Amino acid sequence: MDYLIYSVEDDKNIARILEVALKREGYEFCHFLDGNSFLSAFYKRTPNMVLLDMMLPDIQGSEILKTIRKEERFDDVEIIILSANRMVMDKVDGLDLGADDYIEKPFDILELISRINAKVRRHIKNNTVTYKNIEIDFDRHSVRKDGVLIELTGKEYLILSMLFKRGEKVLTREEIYQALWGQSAVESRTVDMHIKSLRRKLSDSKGQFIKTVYGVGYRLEI
Amino acid sequence: MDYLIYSVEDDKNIARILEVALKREGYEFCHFLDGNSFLSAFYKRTPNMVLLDMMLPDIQGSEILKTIRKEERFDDVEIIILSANRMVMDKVDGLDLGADDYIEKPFDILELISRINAKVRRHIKNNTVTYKNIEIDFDRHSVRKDGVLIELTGKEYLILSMLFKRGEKVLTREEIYQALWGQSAVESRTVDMHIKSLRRKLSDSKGQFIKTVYGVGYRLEI
DNA sequence: TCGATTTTTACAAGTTCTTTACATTTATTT
DNA sequence: AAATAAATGTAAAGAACTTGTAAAAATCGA
Repeated sequence: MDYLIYSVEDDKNIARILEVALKREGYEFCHFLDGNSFLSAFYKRTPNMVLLDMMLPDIQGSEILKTIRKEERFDDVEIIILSANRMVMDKVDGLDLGADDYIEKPFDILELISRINAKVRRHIKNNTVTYKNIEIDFDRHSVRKDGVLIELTGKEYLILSMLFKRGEKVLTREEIYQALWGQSAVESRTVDMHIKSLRRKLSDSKGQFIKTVYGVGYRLEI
Repeated sequence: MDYLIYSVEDDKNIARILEVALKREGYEFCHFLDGNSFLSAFYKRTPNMVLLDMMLPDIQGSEILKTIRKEERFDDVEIIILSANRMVMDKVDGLDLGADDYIEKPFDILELISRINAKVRRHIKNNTVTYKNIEIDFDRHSVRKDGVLIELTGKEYLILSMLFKRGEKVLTREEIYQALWGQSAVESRTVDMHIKSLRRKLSDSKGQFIKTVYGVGYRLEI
């Protein structure tokens, strides 16, 4: 299914219940006992969903929420707050801070699963293409390398998506110019610039993924 | 589109879902409720892709897989295993036996479609011509000898593609000059140079593949 | 307006193409 | 068959062209 869920939760029993239930549903799941180990993993490999306890030993859950939501590239990560604290304040605050849902402890595991499934169904609109370890999602306009979100600018995304749609076949400079500016501009080095940025962001400095076809254009190498 | 997909699946509901979704995508689709009726159809009209359930009423899915993969002429048929059985064994075995992908039930139909689309994009025969053990791919601007990629420069590629289009018939120097520079340049040794490079890159130093027709031009030797 | 993005500039680096000069092969003439 | 002429093969050099790159300038969008 290829859907990764992290939980941050200092109660090992709850973590265990989540693990069993979510893995049975076919999700990839990892739990973390504190905020710091979670954040470190989060930056290494960004999950699709986070189940976030607000009461953690080291960092406030709301701080984690703020940290994630500060960066636009993480907009697609669903964050669900799990909290024992019944104060309405918390709920409102959490949603204000950018959480996508709020579930009160103690929760019914079946209900939790069904709410998660519902979200995933809505969330997976899988209009994606993957080459090597790089995935482009045409719906979200997002790109991941090894599961980690890569932030691209508009033009970079457009060129990369053209390349992905074309695959191994050559995409000529002329076609890129036509698509981006509706005309040819043979003298300009703009496309090269964007290709360079793409290669840098995708750690492809030698052009092993985005191949140059001398005198013609570019193509992907599988 | 001209892409034929078979499924072997004893669950009529799943078969129905597949049928609706795949036909909407423009694929030609047939489903079979058991292994024997599938195999019989398979030999009558071989499909491009097979969606194979491992748990069938009559034959084991793995047997079907082995049967198909035994024959080299079916190498191009993509086989995707659909299985409810989560045992890793199954997955590893299936891929070992020559399946191209493995999708677990219950699967998300949208995800399945997107994975099929991705495979089809990559699989659909390219715009290629083959002589002897050399294949030219007009879309990629690439050439393979015994399946190994040969890097050609622009002019080399142009001349070789002219030769491939002409086949055994002679391609005159005059024609090459006309095509490459729009004029004749009888004094120049440039074409000879490119022919030499081509022969070197194609390991054809004696000109057994690209024959010289003295006083006229060049032609391919089948 | 400010910050981010895009484009231009100017040069560097890299690749391909052409020429040159001579060698070799093939055809023609004697 | 030998000599000659014509066509093609070949290696090397550098000319011509294409692409890479960093930084500055212009433009765009919130």
